[in-house]
Amino acid sequence: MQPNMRCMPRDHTGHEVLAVVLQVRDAGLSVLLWRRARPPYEGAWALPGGALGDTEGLGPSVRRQLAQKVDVRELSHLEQLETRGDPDRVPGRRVLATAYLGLIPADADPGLPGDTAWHPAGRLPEMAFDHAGIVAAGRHRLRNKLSYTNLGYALAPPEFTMSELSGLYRAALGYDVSATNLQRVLVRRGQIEPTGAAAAPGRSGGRPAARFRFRTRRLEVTDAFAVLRPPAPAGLEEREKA
Amino acid sequence: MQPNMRCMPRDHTGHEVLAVVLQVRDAGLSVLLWRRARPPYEGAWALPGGALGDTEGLGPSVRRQLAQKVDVRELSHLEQLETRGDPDRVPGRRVLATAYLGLIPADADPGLPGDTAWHPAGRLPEMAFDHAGIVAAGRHRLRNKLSYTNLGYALAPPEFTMSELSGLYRAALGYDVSATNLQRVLVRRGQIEPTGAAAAPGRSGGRPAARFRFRTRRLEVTDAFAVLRPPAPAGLEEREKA
DNA sequence: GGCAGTTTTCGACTGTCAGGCGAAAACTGA
DNA sequence: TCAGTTTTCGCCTGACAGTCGAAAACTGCC
Repeated sequence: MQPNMRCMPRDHTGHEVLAVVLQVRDAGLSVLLWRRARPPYEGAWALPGGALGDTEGLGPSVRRQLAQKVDVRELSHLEQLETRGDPDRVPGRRVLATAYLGLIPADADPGLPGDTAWHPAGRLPEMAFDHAGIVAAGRHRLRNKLSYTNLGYALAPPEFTMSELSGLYRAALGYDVSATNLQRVLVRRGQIEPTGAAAAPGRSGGRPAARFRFRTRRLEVTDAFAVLRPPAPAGLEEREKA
Repeated sequence: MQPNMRCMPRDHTGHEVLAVVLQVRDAGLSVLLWRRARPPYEGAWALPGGALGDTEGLGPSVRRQLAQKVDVRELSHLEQLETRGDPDRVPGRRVLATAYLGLIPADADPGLPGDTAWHPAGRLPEMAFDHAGIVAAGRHRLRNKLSYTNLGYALAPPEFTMSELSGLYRAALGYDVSATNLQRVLVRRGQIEPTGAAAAPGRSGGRPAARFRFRTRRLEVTDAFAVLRPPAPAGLEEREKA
C-alpha cells in the first residue's frame, strides 16, 4: 500500500498500555478507573495506563503505570488481553493500545489517588475512548478462565471458606454457584485443599466452616476439559503427585 | 517487511503485524513461512507480515501483508493472537509485533511466491527473531479452540467424511481422535450435520462414508463446557432451534 | 440445660456426556 | 461367492455436574 510510509519521521503511531484491574468488592466485580480532567473525553472515566517507554517491555510498562494508581504488590495476576489498533480509536492521533488484565484478591484494599476509584464492572460510568469494550473483554476473559483454570486463586484471599469462595465466583461469573458443587469440583481437580483449621463460627451462629486454600497460586490449566482429550498417558497415580 | 536500516534512528518504536497461517497438508499441520534474503537472520525463516500502515487497522494490515503471500480469500479464519514488545526482540531497533492466527481449509492449495513455503509446524526450520515462539502460541490457540468451539470448520473443506475430519483433528491436536467419538460429539453439539449424499466409495473398497458439513462457518463457542455453568435458562427446546 | 434457628458438610440419586468395543452394513476385488 | 476393508450403529462403562435432603456444629434465647 505505502511501501515507504513506514519511514516517515513525523506522525508516528504511538503505543500505550492499559490495564483492566478487577477485584471483587462487597459481592460485586469492580474495575479500577480514573477520571479524566482534560479533553478529550473530559470528565469521562478511563483505564489506568499510559505511553510505552522507548526501551520498556509491555509487561513492565503496565506494572510501572499501575504503580501510580495502586500498590502493584497486591496484583495477584497479570496477563495480556488484546491490542486495539483502530486508526481513530483516539481522536487526533494514532495510538495503539495493548490491554492487560490484572486481578487483586478480595481481601486487599489498596489506597487510591484522588482521581481514581472502583466502579462496578457491570454498570460502567461514561467511558473514554474504546475503554468500555476493553473492560468487557477483560470480564469475558476472567469468566472463561475461572472455568478451566485455577485462576480463582487470584480473586481469593490466602484462606477462605467455601461460602466466601462461592461468593467470589458468583460475583465474577454473574450467576449463583453452589458452594457444595464448587467444593467438590475444585477439590477433585486438586485446585484447593482444606487447611485443617476451622473458621471462626459465623456472626449469627451456624456450624463453623472449614477453611481452604489454593494449592498453588500460579496459573494452571485444567486440561481434563479438552473436549477430545488425548488418550490417557498410561500412568494414573502420578497425577496425584503432580 | 524486513527491517529497513535507513529507518534505524531510534526515534519511535515501530509496529508490525505478523501472521501464523496454519493448514493441514498431507496429514500434518503446516505453517506458512518465507525465507529471509537479507540480514539480520539472513537465510532464516520468518512469519509473513510487515510494518503497520499509518492509517491502517491491525486486522486490515494483516490481510494486506498476507495478500502478498497467498490468496487471502482462502483464509477461513483470522484472529488476534498476542503482541510481543520485548525491547530487543529485533536487533537494532524497537519493533512491536502483533501476531494473528490465520487458518486455511485443507482442500485449498494457494500458489506461493518463490521465497515462501509450507513447513511442518512441529519441526520448524531455523527461525528469525522470536517467530518460533509465536508459531507455538498459534498452535496452542488452535488446539484449545478446537476443543471448545466449532473452529474445525476453518480446517475442513465444505464437505468431508468423518475419517477425513478425524485426520484433520489428529493433525492439529497431535494425537489420535476416534472418528466415532468425534462424530457423536460434534453432532450432539450441533456443529456438524450429514449432507445426505454419500461419498464415493473408497479407492480400496469399503463402505462408502457419509458426507458431513459444518452447520455454520463462523466461530461459535461451546458454552456447555464452562465448568461451573450458569443455571439452565428455562427453555430447553429453543436450544435445538438456535 | 433444652430448643429453635442458622450455616456448613456429607452422602445418595439422577442425567449428561465421552470413550471403548464389537457387531452389522456396504462396498471392492478376486 | 468369499475374503478384505472401511464406515456406521448400538451398547456398556466411567466421570462428572447438579440437586436434594439429612446430619453436624455452632449461637442465642427461654
